[in-house]
Amino acid sequence: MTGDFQPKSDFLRVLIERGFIHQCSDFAGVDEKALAGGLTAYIGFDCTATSLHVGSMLPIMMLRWLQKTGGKPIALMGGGTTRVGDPSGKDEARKLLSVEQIEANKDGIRQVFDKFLTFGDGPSDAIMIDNADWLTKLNYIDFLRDVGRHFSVNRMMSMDSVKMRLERDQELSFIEFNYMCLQAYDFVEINRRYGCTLQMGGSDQWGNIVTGIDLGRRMGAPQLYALTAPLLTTSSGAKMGKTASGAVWLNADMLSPYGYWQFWRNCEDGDVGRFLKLFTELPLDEVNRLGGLDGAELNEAKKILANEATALLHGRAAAESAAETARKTFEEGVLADDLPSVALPASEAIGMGVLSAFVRAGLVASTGEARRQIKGGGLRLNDAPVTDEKAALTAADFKDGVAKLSLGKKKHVLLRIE
RNA sequence: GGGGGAAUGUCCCGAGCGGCAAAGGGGGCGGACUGUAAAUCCGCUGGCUAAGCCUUCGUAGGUUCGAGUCCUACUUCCCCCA
Repeated sequence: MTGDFQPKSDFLRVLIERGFIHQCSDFAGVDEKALAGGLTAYIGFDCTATSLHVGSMLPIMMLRWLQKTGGKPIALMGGGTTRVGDPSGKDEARKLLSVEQIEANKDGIRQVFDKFLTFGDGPSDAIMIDNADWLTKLNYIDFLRDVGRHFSVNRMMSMDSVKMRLERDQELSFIEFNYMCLQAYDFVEINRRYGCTLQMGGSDQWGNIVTGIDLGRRMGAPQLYALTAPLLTTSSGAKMGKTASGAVWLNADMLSPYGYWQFWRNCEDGDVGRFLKLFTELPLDEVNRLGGLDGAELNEAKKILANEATALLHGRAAAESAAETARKTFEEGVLADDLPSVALPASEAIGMGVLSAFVRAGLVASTGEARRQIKGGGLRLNDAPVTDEKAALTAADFKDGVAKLSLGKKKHVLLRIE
């Protein structure tokens, strides 16, 4: 943790105050670099899915603060390392992804960064790089001679990610064992190419990052530094990022701004203050005031959290629209126009059985599930509980061509006649 | 190379004398209570044209009226010996 360290640089001060820091290899060293100006830092992002999810917001915000405090952020796409697969925190070997899949994922992930960082050629402009650029060109024998000889297997065996696998008698394949070597090499290579001296990441990356620092020292690079963020869990201990409909994706085509807004709005009471610090840029005294609210008043703070977090990712307009949709839906009980919707031709919609209607709306996965939800009182059509599973939609159910289907109290989908 | 063990509901863990849509738990979803929170309690958690039908226990065959359960081969994983 941060101990009694008193930072002089804006960069470290902000990160410490807002709770971004779990471990740092050398606070004074990083502070000095940041103070001198021109601190360049990078964070690597795996390309294992077509979109990042909320879990990645923490590192992204760190890059953003770095830029705001005068540093130069580098977003590293793991186009090369994803082909190998990071065993950290995994108790089972990850399936290898195809190269095409990785490239497609990379394209999806890229989109997000424009919203948080300013890219360009200036001294504190962000850049995006891909480690496939150098990793895929490595020659095995050269790599072993130039880089591999600096790695101590003895040390690697003592790292948590490796030790865990060994202790549990779970296989750790050679390719995975190499992951940390590649990530370590990345750090040295990025330092050589861009003068980057700091690598940041989640706390599970500590071992990999420190291995890079070590390699840098042995290969004659300047002093490198590590800075990690805490692993985010909700106050009841659950891993963050999962919700009703799966992961909380950052790309709008995978989770609507409204859905993203709802995610923050529904967070647990105990998380509000912490999340405001991490995921919004509200001044700290404001955050402290909001986080200190009691009971039902805290709901106002949750709305602000949702507004601010959504505005950062999807823009102010989308955030306001989501807030308005939520207000109409939950506070007025009025039908809000831009709830998620599904369009159907009239011929199909009128006379459609309720069961299939809910399946079409995507609220349930099968008619069987729809039947069960009806038994449990979980389905509503235009806010009236559905009781008869044989009922069919009639023209009267579509006011102005729109019928509102709900699952539970929170999930609503509009069925539109096109 | 030799010997021994394992694979179960496509979220996970995990029971299962030849009659099984298959115990139990976690997770998830829904209901009640609330504040769109947490905690608690209750229900649900293979598919369908649904009192019926269909598909499921690593893969492929076999024995049997009947196989998750027995036999054979194969695949993958683990353990012990070399």
